[in-house]
Amino acid sequence: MLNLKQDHSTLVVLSVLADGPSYGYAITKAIAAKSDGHFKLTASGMYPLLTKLEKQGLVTTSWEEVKAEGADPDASGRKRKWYTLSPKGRRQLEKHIEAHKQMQNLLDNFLAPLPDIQPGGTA
Amino acid sequence: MLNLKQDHSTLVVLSVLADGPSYGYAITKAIAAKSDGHFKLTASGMYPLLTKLEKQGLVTTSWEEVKAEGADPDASGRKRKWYTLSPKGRRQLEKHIEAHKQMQNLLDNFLAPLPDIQPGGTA
DNA sequence: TCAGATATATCGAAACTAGATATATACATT
DNA sequence: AATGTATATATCTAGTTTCGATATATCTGA
Repeated sequence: MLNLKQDHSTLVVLSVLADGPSYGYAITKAIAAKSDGHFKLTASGMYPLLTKLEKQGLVTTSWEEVKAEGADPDASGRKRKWYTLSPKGRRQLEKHIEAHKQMQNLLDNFLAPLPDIQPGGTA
Repeated sequence: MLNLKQDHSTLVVLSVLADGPSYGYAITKAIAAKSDGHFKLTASGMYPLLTKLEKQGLVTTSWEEVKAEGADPDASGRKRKWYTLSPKGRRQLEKHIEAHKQMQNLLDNFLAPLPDIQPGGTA
């Protein structure tokens, strides 16, 4: 299980939202599913990040009430906060992807196969 | 110019040391050179990291005096602290590389091309 | 009724970041 | 001889990030 750092978290959350609006808990589940259970972004990482994305204008938000079946229509149920990727957010995602690819390319310069240690030498 | 975070710094520094022993200042220059000037790992990031690697037993160290040409052999000149990758450090580097590759593979699940926004629809 | 899942959100101690600062030697130019 | 730049190691510190723990509340199924 790999905990995601901020850069990766941002990339992954924006990517999930590019598939359509979602909400915190569902995004957490989507990330786990899409990463075969390897990525972990818990509530304490998710909600501050979503708040930050909202402040940056990368997502827009709206609250929706989750009605229980057969519940009193006037009763207040559990609430969901939906997040929708904004046009600015989509552009930002594309920038993040580009930056990520550049980082990968540069890191490749350092990941050349290690020369084997040959206890017997090359003779 | 991209500032390297700890994970990437560790990977890159161990990678440079896999090419042979080096010292802080030279590692800084090697990283800049190998990354076409894109990666920046400054002194305030480098030395605490090297100290940490030493404490973890991933590198061994030794001091060497840098003699000025024609200098008094008894005079104390500038000193260099050399870092050598230990067998444990080499194994750790290989683990880091594997982890990095796994991370890349998992992130690829989130980097599928974005569906284009088609103002005119698909018709 | 009770446990586990759903759902959002903050707290706080620890770790990390990165510019600034400190110290000192070496070298090139004027 | 003085000045500036490069070499070389290292810490300080204010700000940011991390992440397990905590808080609150609803929903679902046994």
